[in-house]
Parts: sequence; C-alpha cells; structure tokens
Amino acid sequence: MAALVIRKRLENFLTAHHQRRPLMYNGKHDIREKVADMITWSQAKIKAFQKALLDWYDQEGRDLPWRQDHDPYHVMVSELMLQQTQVQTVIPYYQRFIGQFPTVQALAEADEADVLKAWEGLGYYSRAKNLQGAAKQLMADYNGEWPHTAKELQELRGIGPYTAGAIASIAFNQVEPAIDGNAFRVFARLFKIDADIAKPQSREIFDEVIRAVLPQDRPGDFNQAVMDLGSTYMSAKDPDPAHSPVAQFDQSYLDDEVLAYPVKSKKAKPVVKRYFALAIHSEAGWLLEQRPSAGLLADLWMMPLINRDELAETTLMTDEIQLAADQFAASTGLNVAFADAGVKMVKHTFTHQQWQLTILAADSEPVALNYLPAQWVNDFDRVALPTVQKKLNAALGIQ
DNA sequence: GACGCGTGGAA
DNA sequence: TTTCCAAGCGT
Repeated sequence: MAALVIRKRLENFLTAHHQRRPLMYNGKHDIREKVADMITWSQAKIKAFQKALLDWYDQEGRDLPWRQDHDPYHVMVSELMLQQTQVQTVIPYYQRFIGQFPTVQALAEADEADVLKAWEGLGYYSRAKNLQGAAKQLMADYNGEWPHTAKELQELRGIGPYTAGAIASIAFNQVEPAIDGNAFRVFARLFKIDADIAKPQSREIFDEVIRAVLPQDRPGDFNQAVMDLGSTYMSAKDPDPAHSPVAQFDQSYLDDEVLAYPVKSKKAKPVVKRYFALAIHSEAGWLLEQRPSAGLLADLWMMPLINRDELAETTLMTDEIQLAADQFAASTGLNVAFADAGVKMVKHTFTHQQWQLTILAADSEPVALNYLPAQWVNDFDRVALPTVQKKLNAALGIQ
C-alpha cells in the first residue's frame, strides 16, 4: 500500500511521457527504470520525513521580513526579488520596496522609472518591469482580486513555474511544489537523482518526486522548509548533512556521496568586450544615455559606449580615439575632442559578458541633446544606474 | 531547448 | 584572481 501510491503516480507520469517519445536519461537508461529506482519510500517513511522537516522548520526556520504574514503581494515581491538572488542581498531592497509601493494598486500606478530606481543595484532589471506588469494585470484582469491556483498565477508577468508554486502554496495553501535551486539540490541528494538540473527537461522528474512527498496540510511551510534546508545543512558548497534534520532520509549522505549531487552542466565563460566609455562633461553635468528598452541593462542610464572591436583596424591609440570620436559625432551630431582620461581601465563581469572599459574624457558646451534618450546629469540619484556606471563614476572621482 | 539577463559573496 | 553560486523567467 505504501509504495503503491507513489508507483501509481510514477506510472501515470512515465506513461504520459513515454507516449510523447522515449525519454532517455543520461543517454543510457530508460527514464522509467531510473525514476522507479529513485522512490522507494513507504507511506510511513514519507510521513516521518514530513514531520522531521516541518518540526525542524517550526523550531529553526528563518525569521525573514516577508514571512511576517502570507499576504500574496508580499510573497510575490519577495519571490521576484529572490529569483537568482541571495536572501541577504534582497532584505534591504524588500523593506524599501514595500515601504515605497505598499500595495498592488500602488505598484500598478507607479512610474516605471521609480520602480526601476528602486531596483537599482539588484540586477536582472527586467524583473522590476515584470513585477509591475504583474501588478497591472492583477488590477486590470482580476480587479485586484488574486487568483489562487498556480496555473492562473503563472499567467502573470514574471511568474514562472517556480514562483507560481511558491505563491500558490505559501499565500493560498495550494498543494504545489516550488522547485528552485534549493529544491533541485535537496531532492537530488535525498534520492540520488543524477538528472542534469541545468536541463529544463529534468524539472519534470523533480516535480513528480516532490509531489509524492508534499504534505496536503502544510505545502507552503514544506516548500519554505526545503529552501531553508537547502541554504543550511544541505547547501551547495559547505553542507553539513550529518546534522541535517533529515539526515537519515538523505541517501547521498548515507552513501557518503553528498557533493556528487546535484548534477549540473557548466555554462560558458563570459565573452570579453572592449569599449570606450565617453565621459563628457559640461556646465550642465555629465552626458548620460538611456540604454535600449530591451537587452542588457535595459532602460538604465549610462555614459555612451563605443565598441572598440567594431572600429577599423589601427595600431595607434590616437587614431583609434579619433575613429571613436568620428563615430560618436556621426550618430549624435556632437563634435568634441576626446583624450584618454588617464584613469585605470574599468572592468565589469556579467553572467555572460566581461566589459573592459577605457575612459575617454571630453569637455563640451551644454548643448541641447537632440538624439535618442540622453540628458546632462548632475544629480545621479535621479536616474537608475547600473553598477558598471557606478564603477565609472568612482574611477572619475564623481561623488 | 538554448540562450540572454546582474550582482555580490564565498572559497 | 578565478570560479561558482543564489528563492528563474522570457524568448
């Protein structure tokens, strides 16, 4: 009876997949045998696991600002901020954001520039626009009333399978898994699942496994307990599986193979890109351009950049600076004389690009700027700046 | 399904 | 210094 429930689930799952195509697992085994091998827990063992985890969570669960209540707006804001971002980084941003935009309606009606400014320094700036987009959808499509199901929540901007599961389970007590990096790691270790978690396809395996052990009465607490576990005793780099509240359920620990899980393929190294950063100053301030509304650092404000790798071949720095000046003049109408600013090169690494910025300085008349979104800026607190621009400011001794 | 999208902290 | 990671999503 015990393993039967899970077997049944598995059969449904595997049959459904088998009908689409014969899924292979690590290119070797039929996925059916592999998943069947993974879950051999009896119903009693599942209950014991749930109790061990939830008892620990009740005693040792972290006291975080967004856990003071189960307000769906609070959950949504925190979850969007926490996407690929550490808890300690998020806390001050969350506090300020809720103070500035206390309700869904307030956020929906805010200026996008203010939302972006509140996100300054947090990274992945599309999240800010997505969050406001979701607020607008809630007002327009639901009249401010929240949908309760994960399926409906996932229709909201910026809310994918993980975040939908998190909001549905935490705010609305829906029995849904919330599968983030923690959940992948925790369950990969508990069951020694060696599917590559970098591959989207692997999510289905974990989804099925987690549903088999998800308690009907406290799904939100369970999901959050898994995250707390994943950031402490079952962390990626410095785990302490021996003292984990679920140590006796952790097959990777019992077999002394903790660090072998989860399996995750590596990503490519960042590509190096070389730019001139144009530090143009006038009586009216520094010239900043607003970046395009899609792509890297979308809508944020920066000094103009000239891609050195797209300039004609030349060996002399003076020639290269002249080429950059010509290109800038051609696209903006501004004719100014640049010189190497004589400050150290600024380096900034994104997930997939490394920028090497050589700063060129120029003085200008405070002329009207008639090209794309650009302005003379004295007060840098008035616009949203990416971190790389703050590095440029520091190199130039601004503020 | 692979890739683009930020940042700061830790080892 | 380098590398990897941290509560993913949209295209």
